[in-house]
Amino acid sequence: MRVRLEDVARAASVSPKTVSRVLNDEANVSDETRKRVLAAMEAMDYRPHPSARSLAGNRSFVVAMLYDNNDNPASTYLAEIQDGVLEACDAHRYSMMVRPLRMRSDDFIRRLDALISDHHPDGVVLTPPITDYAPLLKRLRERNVPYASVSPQGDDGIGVRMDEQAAARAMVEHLLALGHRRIAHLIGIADHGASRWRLAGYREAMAAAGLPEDPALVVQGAFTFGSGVAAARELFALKSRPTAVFAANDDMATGVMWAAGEYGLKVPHDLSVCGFDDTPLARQLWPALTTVQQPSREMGRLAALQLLNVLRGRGPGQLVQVPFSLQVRDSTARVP
Amino acid sequence: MRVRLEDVARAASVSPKTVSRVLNDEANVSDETRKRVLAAMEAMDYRPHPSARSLAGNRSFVVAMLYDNNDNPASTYLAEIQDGVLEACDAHRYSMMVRPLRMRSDDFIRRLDALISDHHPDGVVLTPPITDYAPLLKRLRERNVPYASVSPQGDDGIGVRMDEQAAARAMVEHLLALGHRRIAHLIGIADHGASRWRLAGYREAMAAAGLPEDPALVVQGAFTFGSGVAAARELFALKSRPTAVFAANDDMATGVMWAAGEYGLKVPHDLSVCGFDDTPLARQLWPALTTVQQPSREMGRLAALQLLNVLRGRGPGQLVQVPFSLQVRDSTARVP
DNA sequence: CAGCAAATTGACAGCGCTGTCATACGTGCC
DNA sequence: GGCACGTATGACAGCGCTGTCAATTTGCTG
Repeated sequence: MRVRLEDVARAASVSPKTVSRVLNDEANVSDETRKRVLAAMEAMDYRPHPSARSLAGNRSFVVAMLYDNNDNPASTYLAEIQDGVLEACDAHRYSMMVRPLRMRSDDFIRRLDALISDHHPDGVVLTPPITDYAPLLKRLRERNVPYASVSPQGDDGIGVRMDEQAAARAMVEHLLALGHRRIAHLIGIADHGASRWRLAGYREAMAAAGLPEDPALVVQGAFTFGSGVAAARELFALKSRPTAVFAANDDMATGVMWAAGEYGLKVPHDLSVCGFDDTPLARQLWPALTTVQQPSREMGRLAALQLLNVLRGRGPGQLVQVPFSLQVRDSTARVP
Repeated sequence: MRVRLEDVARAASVSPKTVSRVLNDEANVSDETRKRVLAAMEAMDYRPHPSARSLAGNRSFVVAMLYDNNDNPASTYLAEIQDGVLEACDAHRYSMMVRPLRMRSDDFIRRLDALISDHHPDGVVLTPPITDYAPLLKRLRERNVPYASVSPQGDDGIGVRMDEQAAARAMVEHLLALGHRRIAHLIGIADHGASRWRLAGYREAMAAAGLPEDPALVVQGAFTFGSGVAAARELFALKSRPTAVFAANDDMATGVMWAAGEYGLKVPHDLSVCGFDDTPLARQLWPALTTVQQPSREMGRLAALQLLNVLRGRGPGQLVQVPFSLQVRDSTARVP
């Protein structure tokens, strides 16, 4: 039969309430007692019943990860974040629930409400692009559900962030150092923070190098392979082609490389290409893609950790920053 | 404040137990009463408290989806299955929990036990390749946890399956119809059902066409882009190159197309390439990839549905089959 | 060593639901 | 009419834990 808290209590010769206190890491338990209780738990392989804890304690020990499965960049990105969130939840014996939500749909809030009413998550983790969806944030605050974000645009919440603008700037500086001057940029989906920051970094680096922006070299994309191909075709049709293309993510960069092949341009000899994200694909490409590594898994983990700190009453939680790292590989070279 | 079952009971002038019966779709409730209760629930926007239901009813209303995040084919494949499972669970007000598990690790069973003891899932959905991991299945049966599988190799369980062998055969027959005779095959990870079935379909089609198998044309891969590139290089180095390559999945097929570019081979003019899975990438490639569409999302949904049928006492559940469909696109053409 | 605050522990009710069993009410049969 | 039986409903306890508050012990002060 299942071992219950009561059984542990008997074994440790304490009251059930004391075992509960130990289980929940509460104060005012003597070291001696705590040790004894922990030993008994260990010995009996005690597993608290999550439903009973939820019911009595009025908390669910559930963290929901919200994402937009409609227009999302790379799904491997989300999968990695999910993995990280899961790891953090596991470490603190919370369980994770994933909830796809469509930002564009008009019943977004209704679905959010249903999620809250049906599952009572103790908190939620938000992933781009819904990290910045105002009605969502508003409703979460109204319903008093704590949240942490991965790569939010605002500065007020808690969660995790990477300095994408600095990373983009570093990427472009790398191209500049290779002698490139006509450097194109493919923008991602317009209102995503990722697109803004990466564009800003590109501009910053170009301006710092004293290069005026050539509007023809800055092309709108949509984070997809296809949009990368399309944008590249536009660029290659230009009278004066760029010698390097910095795409706002790896999928588009891959598209650029394809289009280059189509045009008989050898990468990196005739054209340098670089991306952002360091998806698994980037390493597998030939030539391997120069890109920015974004530690998605770790970011998911850290965001969840901040949330858990709040949920477990360990202070307010912060907006932590993770470092980026340039992965210089074979797709960028000195200007011909 | 929260609306409780008791409140609904009062509103409908029945006992709490009767409301419970209606909630759980039990028999022996008169139509008249049932209608009245449902109306009250609706009017009050009643949401049963999952923890209370779990605790009292000794079931969790949780379905866990198990997957191997170690050597998995395309992660978008898993994400799609997850989406389908989630949809089915939602439809029946179950919640879904995802659990990565490493088949190769020696604490696999311990982790499985922990999952069961900690979260008490009512049932689990298994995804390839752990669908066929005997110790897992054994333990699940021992602990009396129902499960349904996506693409299991065995015939005894419940879940969903596609006739991958027939699909592979159809794919190769398509190449044969285009006049190809030297058709290569890239095999996926050895013990995966997917690899076996696709290879078997290839052999079946070749044999039916009276073509003896040329061992040099059947190359081991690992479902990855990189392994596709490597295998293709081997093939292209052959004195007598294949005119078509059937890769066991799209990632490897993409690798083949890259390698083709490297060797100056135009696809499909000089080489036909086809894959399996119809990943999003396949459509975006240029030329777009001929492949087999596997309705992963739907398969996830159906597998979960079979499991839910069992959990909800709706009979035994079956191994249902979904149809495949050949997506003939631009990467295959008549033999030169 | 009394006297008091702080630290530690426990008794008990109750979270919101369902299982079990009892009860009430027809219905059909001899 | 009396009885057995099936259907519909309800009373009640209890699932395994935690919140509240009271009781007890400890440590310190003058």
